Amino acid sequence: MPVQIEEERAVELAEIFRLLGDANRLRIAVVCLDSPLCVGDIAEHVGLSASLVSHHLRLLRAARFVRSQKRGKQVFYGVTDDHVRCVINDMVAHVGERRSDMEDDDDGC
Amino acid sequence: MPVQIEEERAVELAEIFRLLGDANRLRIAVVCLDSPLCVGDIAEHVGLSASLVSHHLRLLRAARFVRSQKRGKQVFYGVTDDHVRCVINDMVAHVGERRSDMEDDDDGC
DNA sequence: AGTATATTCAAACGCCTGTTGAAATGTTTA
DNA sequence: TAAACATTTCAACAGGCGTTTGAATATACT
Repeated sequence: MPVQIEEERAVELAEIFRLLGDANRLRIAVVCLDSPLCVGDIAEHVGLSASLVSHHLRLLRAARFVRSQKRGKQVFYGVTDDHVRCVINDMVAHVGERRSDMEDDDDGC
Repeated sequence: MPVQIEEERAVELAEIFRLLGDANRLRIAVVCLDSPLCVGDIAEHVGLSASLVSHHLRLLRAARFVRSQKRGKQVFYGVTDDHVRCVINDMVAHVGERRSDMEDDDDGC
């Protein structure tokens, strides 16, 4: 009997994966990985308008990928928990795995 | 200086995340997590047509999320590497983290 | 041949999502 | 108070995409 997840939870999970399915949003998340940055700096790093970055950050924050801290005029965004780090790192590792096993064996079912 | 990833790699990563951003496709991936299943069984478990499941499986296979093994009439699909497992597990853990830290501190920027 | 399983193909269907730019909010400084 | 800076919100545009379906095809068993 294979691992099952409820339809409801699948939808919830998928929504979060989809959130990282946009290149700009992913880059925004990545630049916040180690130390929090303010919106302006993030915008500069990823080459997008502050407005757009703010918009994406709201989505990321809603999914608790990032957390905001107000400091005077600026708002700093940083990655919340280590699971997010792991997810991104594991996915990087997955993509990095090339040409190590490109042929399918025919047994072992 | 924050962690940067090249635009190109960001696009590549985002595409893969987006792949798991569909509830049906995610459930298909999940049921293949521990032991390989044939298309018919997968279709039955997730409640979709074999045609649709096959279509999704092709996408998952293209991203090397799953690997196929032919066995007579049937084709078995199983999750390829452990990174995929980790990604999903970490994401589950992330979503599962509720009400443990809901308040934002104001220092540490 | 006939049955079962999986894949492909074309088409349809619906609906979203990222992006922009201007205006508004809030905060600091002069 | 007024001006300057940083961020957020809002409305609207643009452009396409992505899943799903069903029939047809292919491959392998009996």
